[in-house]
Amino acid sequence: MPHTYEYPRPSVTVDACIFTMHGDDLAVLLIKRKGQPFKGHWALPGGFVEKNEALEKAAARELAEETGLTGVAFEQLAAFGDPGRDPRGHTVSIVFFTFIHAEAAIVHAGDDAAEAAWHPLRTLPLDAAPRAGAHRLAFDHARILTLARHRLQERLRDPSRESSFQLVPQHFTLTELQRVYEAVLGHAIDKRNFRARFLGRGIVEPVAAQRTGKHRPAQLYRWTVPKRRARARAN
Amino acid sequence: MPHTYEYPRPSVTVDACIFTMHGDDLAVLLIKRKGQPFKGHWALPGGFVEKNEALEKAAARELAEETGLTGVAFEQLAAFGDPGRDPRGHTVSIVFFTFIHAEAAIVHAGDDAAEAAWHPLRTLPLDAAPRAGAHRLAFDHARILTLARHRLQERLRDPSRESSFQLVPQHFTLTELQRVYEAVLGHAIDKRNFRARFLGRGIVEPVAAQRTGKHRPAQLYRWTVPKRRARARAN
DNA sequence: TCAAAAGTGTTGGCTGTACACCCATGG
DNA sequence: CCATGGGTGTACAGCCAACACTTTTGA
Repeated sequence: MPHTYEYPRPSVTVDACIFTMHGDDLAVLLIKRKGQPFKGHWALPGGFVEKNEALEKAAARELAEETGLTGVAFEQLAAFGDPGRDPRGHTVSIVFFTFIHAEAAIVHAGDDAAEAAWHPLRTLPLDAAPRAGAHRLAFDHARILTLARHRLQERLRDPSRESSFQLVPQHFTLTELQRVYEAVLGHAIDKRNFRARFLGRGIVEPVAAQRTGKHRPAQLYRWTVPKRRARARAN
Repeated sequence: MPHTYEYPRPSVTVDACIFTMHGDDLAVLLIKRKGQPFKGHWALPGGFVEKNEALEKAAARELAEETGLTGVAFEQLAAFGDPGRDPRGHTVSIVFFTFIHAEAAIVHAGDDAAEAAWHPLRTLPLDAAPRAGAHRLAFDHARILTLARHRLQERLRDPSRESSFQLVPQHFTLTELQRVYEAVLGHAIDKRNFRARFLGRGIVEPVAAQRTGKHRPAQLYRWTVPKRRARARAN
């Protein structure tokens, strides 16, 4: 069933950049492409926007189809539309990103993907000029991923900004939260400073439960109810 | 010359949200629409992306065609793609924004516009529910404009971030710069604090010239050469 | 001489960062 | 008893915000 327009139109696609923790590493969800172009290369989950489909819904649909992940709240990263970024022709992609905690991060390959898997960022060829012969990421997804990581870092650095990220499960220990911050920001954080920040400003509050494990049990916390911090600004 | 595709495609458009100073007000560049839909309504300059045209180039082209403004460096705001935002059918718009100083802000209506003019934001109906009968902005441009203003505010609030905005001409007085900040942020700023910030951190430096006027002459400044401030972060 | 804009310092509070030791548990 | 991770306080530096008066010029 062909569709005809008076003027040429770029294709419109969406891609999803989903981060999670993978051990102590920041990882991203990629699929192995089943078809051309870039067959066999790893790529961000994504695909074509359907008729009268909202962009974020399209991203959620493609993510579910290709990886089985559902119920994800996105933020928009940016649109990428350089001619030449897709060998099939002019394609504009709107990229969404988010972070989900590991418990929610169970995936499986869908119909359009040969494989779906989490990749620690430090194992991916994200340089501007990846070494020849290496299986680089499909399309311009290395560049997109680099930008997404920067945006994620900015969002965690700014405590006044609300985010829809699921950094941790509903109940969590402060060490777990700190691991997320360290993985995203890429450097160690002082434990006392970290805890003082979140406790002192009432961002998290303890719940009546502890996490037991091999060692000393850890207090569990949750986000403070409004989870919304106003920031006064007069000058 | 019709163009046929196997699957339906949304239209792809770009819009440009250009801010400047208008007296002591923050103003935005709008065009009065010549054709349907929203004929006679004010809208952001913009239009359809052409074959194999980069998004930012398309925005610059449409801006030049409709208002005569050229040489503008954009930042990307976001993509808007809700079905129903354009009565002609599913349309995805990628919006770019920037700020230019008043000297660069000379405009004239181009072919596709009945009129092009700067509108102080406080004169525009930007509420979610504009009063009935009022000539509201075309499409979802009121919402876009609101988001663009917030982003512009965020950018000025964060001194560690580099921007491509032309807030002031090459040489400027600190009062002129302060007027821009006050207009964008929407509140008065203390003069001593403002000057201490820019001078104390070496963001601006005096040049050997003064601006004369009706009153006491003012020292002229320019941005410090690299205009780039690193921000150390260890913890 | 007056109106209007330019210019100038100090203080307190908050936030970020550096830094070292004891505690509870399971093995 | 020891290895492992949980948990705690203080001190300095930088930035933001509050605050009032003098200077220079043209009219």
